[in-house]
Amino acid sequence: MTRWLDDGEQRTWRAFLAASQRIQEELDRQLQRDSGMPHTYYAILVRLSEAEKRKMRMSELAGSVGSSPSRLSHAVARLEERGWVRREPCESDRRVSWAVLTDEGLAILVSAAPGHVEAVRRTLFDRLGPEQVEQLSEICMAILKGVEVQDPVLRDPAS
Amino acid sequence: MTRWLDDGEQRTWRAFLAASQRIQEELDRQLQRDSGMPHTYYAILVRLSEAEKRKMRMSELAGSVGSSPSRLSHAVARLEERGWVRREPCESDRRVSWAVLTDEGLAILVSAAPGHVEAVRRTLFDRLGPEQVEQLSEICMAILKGVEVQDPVLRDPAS
DNA sequence: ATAGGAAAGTTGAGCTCTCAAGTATTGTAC
DNA sequence: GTACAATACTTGAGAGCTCAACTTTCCTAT
Repeated sequence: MTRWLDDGEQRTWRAFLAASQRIQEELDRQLQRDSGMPHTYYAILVRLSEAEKRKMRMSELAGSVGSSPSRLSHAVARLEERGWVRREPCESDRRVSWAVLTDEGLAILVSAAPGHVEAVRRTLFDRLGPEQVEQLSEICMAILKGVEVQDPVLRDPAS
Repeated sequence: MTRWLDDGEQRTWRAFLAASQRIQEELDRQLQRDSGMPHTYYAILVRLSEAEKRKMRMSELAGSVGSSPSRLSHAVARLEERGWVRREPCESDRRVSWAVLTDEGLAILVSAAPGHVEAVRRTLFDRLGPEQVEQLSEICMAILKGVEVQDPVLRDPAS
């Protein structure tokens, strides 16, 4: 027998959908308008910029941004066309390829970041109190528990 | 000067992104696999099923599911092809068209709902305590404050 | 009455995402 | 050492989404 959602759960669920949808769209729109890229591309550039020597294996990178191998491959192909990322073969294992953030890619990221952070503050943090931020963090970590998330920022001790 | 995110905010932000992304994808995959439709189509069918006489104006429906007019128009065109929704002209205002949920559409919705609710429980509610559900609700309402949300479920008094 | 603008929808092109299938390389078992 | 499977990644087709442009109908001000 299906355990349907009660009224409170229904409200919470729809509020969650609407809120996350709104934030996604707002960020996508802002980045597309101001920097000409979707949020997923921005995330790729960010991860690369944080990596050792600004390079990561495709599979690593995919895990880190939570993308399928296919999606990442397509995305990196586009980023490569723009000259923001470059692919390099791996010597030790010829199956893997490195994605390397170029100087141009880094420059774009640097120019895009302030507006993006501003949008994140405006749509999320400015609307919440400190205790709500803490609660949201724990809620999201609970949602992610047991799911393999490769983002190093989410994997360290200090819960 | 840009106010960058501190470590805690950074963690919260990435956790939020990963969590909402995971839930979106899980639901989309489940619905696509089990019922052959994306989550956005499901949401449309739900709103129509709740409406008076199972019909809504396109603009109403768009506001209710948080979609652009364009997206909704495309989506309803696909739903019409499948016979799940039908368009009817409006007598009193010939600019508007009604989207009407057909019997077939309702049947599909009824068959899809249990699996969908199950997925919602599995990915969200089963992972949170009751107080976290309450917190999440308030957080999402705060994020949505000042944003025009047309979902009637989110617009009644009991905050 | 009528012109100008607003509102409701639609359409098409370009882009991203998904899914399934495919290639190439590496690891493993006998 | 040679099949067989697993891994890493790519590719192509189909589908949905976005954005800008467009049509039609209604409203409003003069």
